[in-house]
Amino acid sequence: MDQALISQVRGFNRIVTQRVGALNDRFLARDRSLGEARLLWEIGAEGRDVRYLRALLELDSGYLSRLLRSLEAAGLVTVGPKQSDKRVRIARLTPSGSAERAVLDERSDELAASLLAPLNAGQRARLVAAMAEVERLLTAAMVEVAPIDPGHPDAQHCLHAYFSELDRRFDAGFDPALSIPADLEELRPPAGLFLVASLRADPIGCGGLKFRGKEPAEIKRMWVAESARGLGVGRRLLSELEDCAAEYGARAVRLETNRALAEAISLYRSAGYIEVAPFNDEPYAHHWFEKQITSAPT
Amino acid sequence: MDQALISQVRGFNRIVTQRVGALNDRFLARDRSLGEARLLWEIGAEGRDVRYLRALLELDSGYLSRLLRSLEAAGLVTVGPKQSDKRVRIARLTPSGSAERAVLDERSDELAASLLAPLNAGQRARLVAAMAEVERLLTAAMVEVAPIDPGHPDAQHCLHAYFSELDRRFDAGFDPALSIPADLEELRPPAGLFLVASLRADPIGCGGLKFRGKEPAEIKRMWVAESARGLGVGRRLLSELEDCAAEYGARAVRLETNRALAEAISLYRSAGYIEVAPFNDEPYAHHWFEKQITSAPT
DNA sequence: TCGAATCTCTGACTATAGTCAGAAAATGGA
DNA sequence: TCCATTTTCTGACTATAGTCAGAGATTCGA
Repeated sequence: MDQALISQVRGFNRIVTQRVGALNDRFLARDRSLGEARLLWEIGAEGRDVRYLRALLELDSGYLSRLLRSLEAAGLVTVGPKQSDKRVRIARLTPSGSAERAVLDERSDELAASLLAPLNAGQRARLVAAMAEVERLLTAAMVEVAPIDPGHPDAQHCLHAYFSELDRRFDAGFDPALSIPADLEELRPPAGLFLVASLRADPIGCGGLKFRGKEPAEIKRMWVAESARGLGVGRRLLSELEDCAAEYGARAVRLETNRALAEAISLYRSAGYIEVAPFNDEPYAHHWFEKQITSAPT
Repeated sequence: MDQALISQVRGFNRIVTQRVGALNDRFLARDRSLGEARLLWEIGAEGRDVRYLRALLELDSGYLSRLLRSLEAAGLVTVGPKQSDKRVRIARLTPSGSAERAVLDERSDELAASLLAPLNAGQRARLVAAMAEVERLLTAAMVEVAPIDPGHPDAQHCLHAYFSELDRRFDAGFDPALSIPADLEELRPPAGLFLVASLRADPIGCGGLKFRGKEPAEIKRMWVAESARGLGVGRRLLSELEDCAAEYGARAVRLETNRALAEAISLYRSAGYIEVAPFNDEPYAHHWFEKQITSAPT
């Protein structure tokens, strides 16, 4: 990788860990420890599953449990069982926990204001614009794409979101019973494959492959959460699906799509997909695309 | 301050402490602890006074001493007395300490590369450009401007740098003996004032005022270090000098300058200075400027 | 309905990062 | 010379941030 890019990133890292990172921790930790403050923050107004918190903060389950006991003893949170699954426990803020969190919120505002304070209006506007760009691109870089069983809760979450979006966007709604099905079995090795893109603990996109022997592999269920659009997640999923298909031995991939999905269609075109004659009788499809792939070394 | 700006800064802080801050620490700490790694890094190739390290890293003296003992025991540093003051001790890297530091350097490169790795070429270029902007503006926000005695070492450093730059840039060089003098006494309250801009511990710019009773106050010795140009330090010094003059009761400020100092001249013009007839016989001056000031509340 | 898996918790442990008081050596100014 | 100050060091302490093994409750799938 280009050394000039690396040097610039290092310069940025130095300034930012000094000027933002160190301060951030000190601002967030009030009387309580940083770990407790972070936890209090992440529990949020709605409450959160303990297991979700564990994934989000990447904490050891024993350690997290102890932190929760300590916040509970301080009267800031209550932890109770989840109705739908009594193994899972939910942490919620008490009124005084919410008050404490509001203080953290205020401190965070103060820190942000202190970063902007020495600058004039023009500089502030430029700094904020550049920060937005850095945030967006670093977020994009944090997205992880991994193969997962299509029956896994994260995969199911994506599939439900996908179907409900289709139902919302298609002119006449969407009924999976009328569409060509893709059973979980078909999206599971060795018949197929399912990729999920996640940001921190949240699934934000998916895409499946059905292998067809000598025929081109079929791409199914491509979806990106609204909250994650503009990060290049779709393009990344598509390219990883192509790599997987190539690895499996396919020499082309193909897919069909509906005219309502304009941004998807333009993604396919810009990724080198060529419109072809219908290769199936999917009733919801208006466009069929195909792309030749070569298993180039990464 | 605008809440939209604050929110954006907060979003940035969140991502950056997570993605850069936390990783930075983990990358820096190899087998040794983060404290030791940071210390090893800051001792640097040249060696450093222990008391300087204490100020830089803001460590307790007992804690720092223990860290140094531990690095010494590992054969990475030696600590010896300073010749000029035997109370002070100097820490230096041994060859194997230098080798270890080189590894840290490499890790820092790797971290930078890992931030860029998931992105495509276009995204990388945009991220690095935005990072450069953020770095520049956060650096600008770290600059502190304060009044200081013109005899203080930092002030003297600036004045020497100023004169040597004039000598370099003026067509016929610069000899202070031929110019209208500004004795230290004239730049010291109550006759005048001297401001120094600093970035972390280093002086990077200065500017003086001579008060003239009812007459406009005179701005003298405006200088910004080459390394700090483009941060808006000149504009900030100028505006703080104007504020000081207004506070003292002046209703205008004026200054003279040489045609070789093109960027200074354009700064004066854009800050609202109007070219006027010569008000003194400074032999090195080609332009004389004046600005009416109003003591507006900040 | 049984066994495997999931989720949370407790107990026992370790490493890191500090804080504080006070002692010893060297320096600087009256 | 004497005494206050600076600088560093040691000993004794605490808090934070974990890690790991295993137990108990619950759920899920065959």
